[in-house]
Amino acid sequence: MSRHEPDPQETIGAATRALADATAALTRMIGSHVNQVVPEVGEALAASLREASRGLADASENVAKRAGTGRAEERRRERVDRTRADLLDAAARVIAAQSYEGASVGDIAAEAGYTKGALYAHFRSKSDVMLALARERLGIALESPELDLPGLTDDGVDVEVLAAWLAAAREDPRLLLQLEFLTYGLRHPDAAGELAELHVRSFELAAEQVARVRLVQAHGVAAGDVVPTQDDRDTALAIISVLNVATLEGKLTGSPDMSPAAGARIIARLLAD
Amino acid sequence: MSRHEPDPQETIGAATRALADATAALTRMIGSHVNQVVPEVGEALAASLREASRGLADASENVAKRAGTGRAEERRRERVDRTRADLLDAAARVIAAQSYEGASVGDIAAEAGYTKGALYAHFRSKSDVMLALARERLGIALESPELDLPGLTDDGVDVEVLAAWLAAAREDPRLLLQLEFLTYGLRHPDAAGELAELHVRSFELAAEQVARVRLVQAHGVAAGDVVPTQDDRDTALAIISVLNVATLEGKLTGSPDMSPAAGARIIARLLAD
DNA sequence: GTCTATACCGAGATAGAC
DNA sequence: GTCTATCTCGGTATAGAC
Repeated sequence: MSRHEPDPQETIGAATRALADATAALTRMIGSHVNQVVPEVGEALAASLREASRGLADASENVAKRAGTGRAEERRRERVDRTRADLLDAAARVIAAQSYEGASVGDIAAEAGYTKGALYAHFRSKSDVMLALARERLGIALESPELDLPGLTDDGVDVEVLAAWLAAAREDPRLLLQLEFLTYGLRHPDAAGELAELHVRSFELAAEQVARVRLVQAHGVAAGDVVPTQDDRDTALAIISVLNVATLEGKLTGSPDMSPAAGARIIARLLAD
Repeated sequence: MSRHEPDPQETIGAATRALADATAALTRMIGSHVNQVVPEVGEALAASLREASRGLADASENVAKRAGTGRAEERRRERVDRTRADLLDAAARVIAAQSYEGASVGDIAAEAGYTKGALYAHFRSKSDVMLALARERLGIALESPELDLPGLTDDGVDVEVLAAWLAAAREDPRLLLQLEFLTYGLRHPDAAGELAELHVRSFELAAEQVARVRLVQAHGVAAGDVVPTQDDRDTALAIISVLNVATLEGKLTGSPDMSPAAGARIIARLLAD
């Protein structure tokens, strides 16, 4: 083995992941198209691909064991978590595209390259998937907050940059997902409590973000910890609203009055005063 | 007959409507509760009530005919339209409560006091109901626009009054319905065009409303026709966003940061500058 | 126009082989 | 853990009596 060869363990791991992704993509295609023509061929293909994928995954694990890193347990955990993460990712896409009630657990599982049985091994029910998804997404927002707006310079807001960012955000399925979390909470009292808490914490972070930006704009000081004023909180609430509704209204209508540029102007105005 | 007796035709008409409403309400209750205990009793009760309601309606028509108003045709039309209107009203409630995909046509028909068969005599499909509903609601908004905010005085905005109004609006199912129209349009390309147009026209009116308010505040002149500036349009978009999201976020979380008072402050700020 | 009955399908969820 | 097969229920939509 030459010294320039990469770690075989890592190589196989990467190949495993690549094949798993390809399998998922193909399963998705099969689910939506091929089966309508020749179901048995599609199924056989998907099955053999899945088998290959699992085989490679096992090989990867064995290599990991032989390598004696002693962290086989961690690897196994990683693989389990990866399936779960894949399912949640798929759920995010499918639910954003079809709404919670419109999405079926079969759709979600297939989008991830698995079957319903696999999904039910990880989640108790469909609503359990939704809650896990909300925890993950609104939890992520806590570390890298959704209100991470670009184009905020020392002397105001660069409306051009902000507008470009909004134009991209418009295509992001996460926007529809946010709305879905909101309406789901309003319609399912049993989940309302937890979702409310997640929304509140997410909002708090947005408010702090606003407070920070305003401090910089007003006094040129960059503070780490800040206590948002009532005005900052109001502003954050308005920005979140604009982000969610104005953006989507613009996408639906295509009207210049609701374009990303319009959204950027509003946000700039809100942050200015 | 004493001269103080009301028009018998009108009396019977009113009674008919009252009974129809009572029938619908009872059918609703039966659908949700009674059937779980003694299904056959509930069904029989609903059936006989429906019969009575129709019978009274026919009587009303006969009286109308005998009265020789010559507008029997109109009366009939009115009755047909009333069923349709009842179905749409029910659809609004059910879809707001359960989302479009979550609402079943059976639920909608029962909420109106009818059966699925009746609904399908008026609408071709579930999506047809949704589109008709959107036309009606977003069309109504054109005459008495949704952005009919109270508390707008000559020298600013009465935040107290506005907050009280927002607190009431929070419980209004129409808010969730508005969001449903938006997401439905985004998710169903075939309906997107029409929904987009309705949203645009609704927005135009909101913008004019904003322009009018601002003219009064700035110059004390009340103009009938106005041409909204870009700033007015931006403001309208922001207010609509806040109305839809901030209000519902407040309802979900119960946080004082997203209270009706907070929403009122934001709207006041948007209209002020 | 309205109701009852039913065709037909796809949903969520479970059981058991591997 | 994952898949296949299956259960059960409820969905949309239609047919036909009244």
